[in-house]
Amino acid sequence: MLDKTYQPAAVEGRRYAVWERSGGFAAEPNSERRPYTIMMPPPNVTGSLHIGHALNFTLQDVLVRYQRMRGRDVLWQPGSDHAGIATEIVVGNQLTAEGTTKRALGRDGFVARVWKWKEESGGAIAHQLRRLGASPDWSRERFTMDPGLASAVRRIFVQLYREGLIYRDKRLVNWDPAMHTVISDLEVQSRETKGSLWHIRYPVAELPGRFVTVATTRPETMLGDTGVAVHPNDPRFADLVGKSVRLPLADRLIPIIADAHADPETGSGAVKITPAHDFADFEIGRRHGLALLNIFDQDARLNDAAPAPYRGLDRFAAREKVVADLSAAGLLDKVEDHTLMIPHHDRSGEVIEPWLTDQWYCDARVLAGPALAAVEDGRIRFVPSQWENTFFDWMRKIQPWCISRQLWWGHRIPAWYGPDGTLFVAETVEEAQREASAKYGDAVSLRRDEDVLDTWFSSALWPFSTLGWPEETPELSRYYPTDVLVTSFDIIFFWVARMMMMGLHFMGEVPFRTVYIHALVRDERGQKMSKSRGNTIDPLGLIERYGCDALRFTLAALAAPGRDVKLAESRVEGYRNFATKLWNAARYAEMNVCALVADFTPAQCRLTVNRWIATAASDCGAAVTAALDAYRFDEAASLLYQFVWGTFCDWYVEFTKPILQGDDSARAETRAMTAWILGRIVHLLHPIMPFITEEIWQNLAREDEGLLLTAPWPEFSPEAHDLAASAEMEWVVQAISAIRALRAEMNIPPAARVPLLIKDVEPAVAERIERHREHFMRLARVDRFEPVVTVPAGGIQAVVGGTVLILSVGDVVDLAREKARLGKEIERLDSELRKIAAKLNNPNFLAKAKPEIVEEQRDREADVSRDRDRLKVAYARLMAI
RNA sequence: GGGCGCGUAGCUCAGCGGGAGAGCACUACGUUGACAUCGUAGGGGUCACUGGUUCAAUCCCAGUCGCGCCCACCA
Repeated sequence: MLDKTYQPAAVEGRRYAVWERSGGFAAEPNSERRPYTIMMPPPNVTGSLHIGHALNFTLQDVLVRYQRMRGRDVLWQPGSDHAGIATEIVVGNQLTAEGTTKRALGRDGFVARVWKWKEESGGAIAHQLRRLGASPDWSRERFTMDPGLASAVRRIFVQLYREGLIYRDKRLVNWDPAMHTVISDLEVQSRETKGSLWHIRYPVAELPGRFVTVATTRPETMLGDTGVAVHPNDPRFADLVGKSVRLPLADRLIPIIADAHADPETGSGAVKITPAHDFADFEIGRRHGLALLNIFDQDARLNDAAPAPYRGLDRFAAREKVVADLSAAGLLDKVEDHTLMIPHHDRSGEVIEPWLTDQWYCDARVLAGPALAAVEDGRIRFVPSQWENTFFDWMRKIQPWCISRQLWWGHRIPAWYGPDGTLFVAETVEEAQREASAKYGDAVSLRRDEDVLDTWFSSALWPFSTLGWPEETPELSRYYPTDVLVTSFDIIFFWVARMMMMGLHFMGEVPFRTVYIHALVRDERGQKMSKSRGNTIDPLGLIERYGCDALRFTLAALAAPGRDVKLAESRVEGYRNFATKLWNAARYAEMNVCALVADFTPAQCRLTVNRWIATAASDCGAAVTAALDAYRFDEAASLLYQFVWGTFCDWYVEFTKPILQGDDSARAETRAMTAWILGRIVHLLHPIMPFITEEIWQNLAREDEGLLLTAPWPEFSPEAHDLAASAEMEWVVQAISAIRALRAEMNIPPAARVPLLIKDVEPAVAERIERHREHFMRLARVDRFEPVVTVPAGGIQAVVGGTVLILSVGDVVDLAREKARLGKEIERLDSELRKIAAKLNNPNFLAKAKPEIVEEQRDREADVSRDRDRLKVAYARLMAI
């Protein structure tokens, strides 16, 4: 017997354990069934489940459960990512709290510490995924630093190196002076900041008394200037090109060059060039052969290349001193307020310093070609498709990918240096040693590269490294390429594009056929959630308060394509109510002895109401199937909501209550049908609301029917379709709704019974009304039916499918109110009629509109005009009272 | 500066060339044997603005205004 109310907390843990034990989550590489694969984007080991994860994993789980029910051999590959920088920040903070530092522990000590921490808390996210009801194949859980994945990383690195697609280069990089590591362009976040524009006068060396004024937002970098650029066509500076300025404070001579980059309209028209500390200047310097003068150390403090007074100052202190000194020297022309974009490290928040270093690079341009082609020719499809443009834009101007990081936690780069600096790239130290011995003729001691790889390097291999690559495992050939990748747009470049590049290069095939991009979750006011704003929503809290199914349903219902998800808690509450409604419907069925009947099919039903609900359920199921196939989770959710609440509970259950009180074959049929419909409902709802549906199913189904988790998705057979029954019941629903509206309009007390007068009724309709007389009596509280020719005084009418229903209650009518309503209604119909008439009198319309449209408009004109005339009659009679 | 998206009921959003929709919120009434986490009904919108295309525009096109996001070396 089902409990009085649904208790999610009591059900969820128990149900999940049963599913997991059943083996229903596991992929079956040996099965005959067609595979369906989703690679779970591996969450960071540092992570705890936030609402964005909840959306992402819910959508994947909906797909996975749906496809499992459709008979596919599903592999949903779970795992987690070592997340180099994020993890170092988390563990670094712990060390700070303990009064120690990463460097104090040393490399081995620190890495051991991170592993220990990973073992202790890395499972949190997996636990939280279970709370969400996610059904991946846990037996295949992977970590991006597992031995197998690590060897795949080394294999790939070595191969790309040998192909010339990985190389070392000295370039200007984005340097985090606090963490002492390079980061990629993608990890840089520009933040709008209020700053100043300093105009500094540089004396021209050859022309005493002449100055060139340059404008800069970063005066401290002037100490690293190696040139001043002006526009070639700028008359103000024409005579200065080729001369030089004496750089103040540093007392160096630097050339004045002509370069189109200098915009005469901007600043002072002349721009200082600091090739070692600015990306644009780096390019200009390269064009003109300017010297690179690095004035910062790894902490972004001024080094020995700077004049003595500034050495050791950090960049912000140096700025103050430079400005003060320039001002004292009378060389500061003016200072303007200026808003600019300052690059920050998106993880640490530190202001990025462009810095010149040697790093490892991957030739992304070469790898991007096949990835671009795969999207262009449709082998990979983005859903929604507008993301393809974003993808194309980035891929077509892709820059070399800096893959080295000066961190300790991660895949250490498999490269060794000989005593003379010769590089040996190999998968193992032994191999490197062999190569070294071959070169040097005897054993030498090698020094391993200190750097680790960008975390995204190993993530890029995820779709095949988790399946055993480079071994030719059965899994690899069966589950690659995967079917769909579900992710949000913010990692299209970080991850999606790189998986394509690596997958195409090493597997020769796309890693996935579809990329479903879902939106970001925002708070109810549309703001991005962040800890600093304090507007984060904890999905686990919502699960505790409303149940997992309610949260999942909410997320699915909000996941419309191309739109951000604004999550209001009231929404979750509403869907919790929906779960309760479903639960009570199941209880109702149980109390009325509605049990599944073996061999029952809806086609056997004789009762119109049962034939109707079978048709409606079939339509709903077909629509839900289509919606899920199209990744329209919102549509699937809304269809189910409407069917369960609006159709099944509000109408079918109410219609059949009297039948279930009876005692004949109609009751048996209706019991069977009620149970059958409920079974259909829990099947269709299971992907979105797995827990409550399984709980209901276990109560409804026979023991041998097994878990809903692995039950077959309902097939919708056309023989269950009965359009006539459908139309008839829809008419009854409309008629009863109309009568209810009339009652309210006339202020008839709910308990009062009223006569229903029927005008202009055809025999078939009269029969129909007679067939459903009990429904009218019960649900509309009508006590008798009378055919009439004219609308009586005090009568009020509604038109349903061409039949006029009139409620007549004499003096109960609130006359004034009714007159006003009728007047308004007539006015509305009149204006509508004018619109249609204008259309129908328009020769162009008659000539150019499709015939069926014209026909439709004619019918409509007839309908509306008939309605209007009837209302007018009623109005006139009302006025006469 | 470039690109993408969005402005539809108080809120969150569907719809999209020929009749303005849902849920929530609001109002009124209701303890009918599944359900008050409920039921029945109701009010509420020149579909941002302006032009254009069309027989017909909330829907297509262009522009304007407002909002959001992404990318970018403008000192």
